[in-house]
Amino acid sequence: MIKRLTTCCNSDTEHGRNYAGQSQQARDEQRRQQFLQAGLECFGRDGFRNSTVRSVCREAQLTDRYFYRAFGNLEGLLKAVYGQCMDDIKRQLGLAFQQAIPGGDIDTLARQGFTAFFNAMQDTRVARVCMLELEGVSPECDVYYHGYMRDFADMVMQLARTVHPHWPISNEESALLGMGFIGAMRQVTTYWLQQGGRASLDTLVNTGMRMMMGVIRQLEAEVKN
Amino acid sequence: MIKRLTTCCNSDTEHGRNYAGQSQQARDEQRRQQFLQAGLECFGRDGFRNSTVRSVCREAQLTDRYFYRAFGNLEGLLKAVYGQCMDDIKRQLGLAFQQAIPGGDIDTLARQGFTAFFNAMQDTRVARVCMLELEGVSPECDVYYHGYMRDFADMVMQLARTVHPHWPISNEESALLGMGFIGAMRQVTTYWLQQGGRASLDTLVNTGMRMMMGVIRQLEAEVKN
DNA sequence: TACTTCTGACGACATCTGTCGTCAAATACT
DNA sequence: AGTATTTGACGACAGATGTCGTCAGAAGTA
Repeated sequence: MIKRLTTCCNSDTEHGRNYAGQSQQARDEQRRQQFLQAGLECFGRDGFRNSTVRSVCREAQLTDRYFYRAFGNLEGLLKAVYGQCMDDIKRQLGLAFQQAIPGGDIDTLARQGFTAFFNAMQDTRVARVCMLELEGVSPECDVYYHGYMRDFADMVMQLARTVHPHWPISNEESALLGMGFIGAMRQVTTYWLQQGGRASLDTLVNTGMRMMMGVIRQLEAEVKN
Repeated sequence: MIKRLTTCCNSDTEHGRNYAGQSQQARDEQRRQQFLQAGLECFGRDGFRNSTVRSVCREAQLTDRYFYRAFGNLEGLLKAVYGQCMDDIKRQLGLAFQQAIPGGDIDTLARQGFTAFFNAMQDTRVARVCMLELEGVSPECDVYYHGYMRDFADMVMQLARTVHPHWPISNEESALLGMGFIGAMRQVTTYWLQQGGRASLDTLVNTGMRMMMGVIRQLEAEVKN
């Protein structure tokens, strides 16, 4: 006699009974979080290229079956981990800015932003994943990466624009300048990582401030001429 | 009867007879150049991670035996290609600076430097290898990479120092600032690459100039206070 | 011409990795 | 209690890759 087909084939948003006191969704989410955590650990410690599905699963203490269900492949997990870290940084930057909007000058505003940023970078796993691991993995990753970079560049230029709303600069040049700025922070961070975290948080923030205020001074000078 | 041992076991600086009208050294050098060229082609087109010993050898139209003799492994070739490209850029920057030393102001000096740099980047293979491919491959590559970065950062800060020889800034902070600067150029270049080379050379140079002059203005302001 | 060295093509081997299937035990449902 | 689902461990398989050895033919040398 032929067994009847199982009623539950795909595990997307399908129902699924409870197990170990948790719903299907809750278990899926739990595992997803375990993988994200393990991904941050592996990618941040060994790098994406030295990580494997097996190593991530070992770290997550889960079987590869769930891995493939949840992320498809390593690249999927990498993007997910990166996105989570970057969104977190974005949120913290937003908080830092919001906290100082009323009447604060650009100087303290920027300083708070840099402090938030370099604070997030103190977790070297996050720093490595956000600054180093995504670029060059694949064209899709590059697009994903540059999307975030663009967001941050826009954020910076918007901040600069609060000083003088009408900079004499085209959108293209503004984007490039913002990009350059983000790249500067990236390089400072990776250098700091490479040196084993020798420089202090203050020094890093100061470097960021110098570049930020420098750009603003430059644009101010261009307005005057 | 046992054959006598070959007199030529290692191929370092050992003798070797002529072949096809060329000395041993000349043939070795010729092959080395073919591999360097092929490496630039493969790494610059497909990226290091998508290149293999086989693909490089196919591109070079040489057998893997010579590859292993000359470079040991792919990473060896990558470093060699990177070093060659970076040395070339260094040389061109040196020329650009030398050409304008007598009495020229910092503005034109910097502009010439940026023009030389972004001109070199017009070859997207060079741009990709120099900006993207080395970082994160291995700890040794990272050290190699940061050595060059440090050189460039020093070069920039030395240039900035010609405006005012005594900046009130520590060596550590100077290094970080220079690094940030280099990172800015890196990010601008990779963004430009990602966009398919949309922005013009002028726009790129202008962005570099803005950042450079900005930093100088900032340091000037710090001196005055 | 006979012998040695150099060259290029080719295959062999081990390893790593992604990916999937199987199976028994744990858990839930009826 | 008996059946169905979920879970985790494990092995299998194919493909890619680094690496090395062999072998026949080309090029030089005595």
